[in-house]
Amino acid sequence: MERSTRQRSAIRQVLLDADRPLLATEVMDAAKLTVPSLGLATVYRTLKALVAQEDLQVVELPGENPRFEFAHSHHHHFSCQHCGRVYDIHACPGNIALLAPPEFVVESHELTLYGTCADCQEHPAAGN
Amino acid sequence: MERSTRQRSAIRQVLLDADRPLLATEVMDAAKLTVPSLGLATVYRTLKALVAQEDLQVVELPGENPRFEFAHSHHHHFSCQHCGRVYDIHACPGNIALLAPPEFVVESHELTLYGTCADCQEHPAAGN
DNA sequence: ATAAATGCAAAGCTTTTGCGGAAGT
DNA sequence: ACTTCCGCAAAAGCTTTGCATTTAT
Repeated sequence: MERSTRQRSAIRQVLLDADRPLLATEVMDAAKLTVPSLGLATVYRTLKALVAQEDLQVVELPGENPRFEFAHSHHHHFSCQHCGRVYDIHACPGNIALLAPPEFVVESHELTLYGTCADCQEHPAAGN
Repeated sequence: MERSTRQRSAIRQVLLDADRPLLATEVMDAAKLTVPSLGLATVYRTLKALVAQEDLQVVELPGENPRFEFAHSHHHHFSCQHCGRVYDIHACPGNIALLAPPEFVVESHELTLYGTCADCQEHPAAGN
């Protein structure tokens, strides 16, 4: 990640504009609007590099492909079972470490909520 | 899943004997001790069927292949960053639904702790 | 005897890698 | 100019699927 290229700027910008974690293909599609020639390999290479330097965070949900978002203050995720979107939850139960047996050292944790988002609550037929 | 076969019994038994979620390949290796001719496709087909009928639960951790365990009372997981083992945690913070915005309906949740297990605490050089 | 289940090998998908050409510094 | 980076296409790794054979009922 030594040089600044149109591809990298586009990929960064897509992720900065999003308020939720994106799939590699979502990043690809959005960034292609800016750089039509963009290849999927470049997207993956860039995402990997951004994760390596801890700019990006990976969000993995069961049965789904990994999503990516810019690392920001500690937060969790809400996955809507109707529209498939994943939202950030800016809250944390805290005291999580107490759940593990006393001999276990807890360094971090991850929490995912599943349910129906506000949108799908209002428009039951939409999304998906 | 209409018939009882040696392969299915072996696979079931392996998962019943384990006290932690297992990778498909771990199931394969262990079940092969009982049914040497066992093929990986059969393992996947059986796991899929057991998950479909909700006997098994899938445990997915970021960057790792899915693990499988018999569904039992609500619990969470602890992933040891040293030895890679995944443990069951029989505790839950509760009140999780309050973390989501009020318009969101929370139906379930999943929590994973990361850190060092008791074993790796004692034998820092082991595992991995 | 009949149909489901197995094992093998081929196909599918997402992600990674190799390489010649393009482009940033 | 010198390297890094890109895009393409091939490869890799896990999971699924097709098909002929085996096997439970």
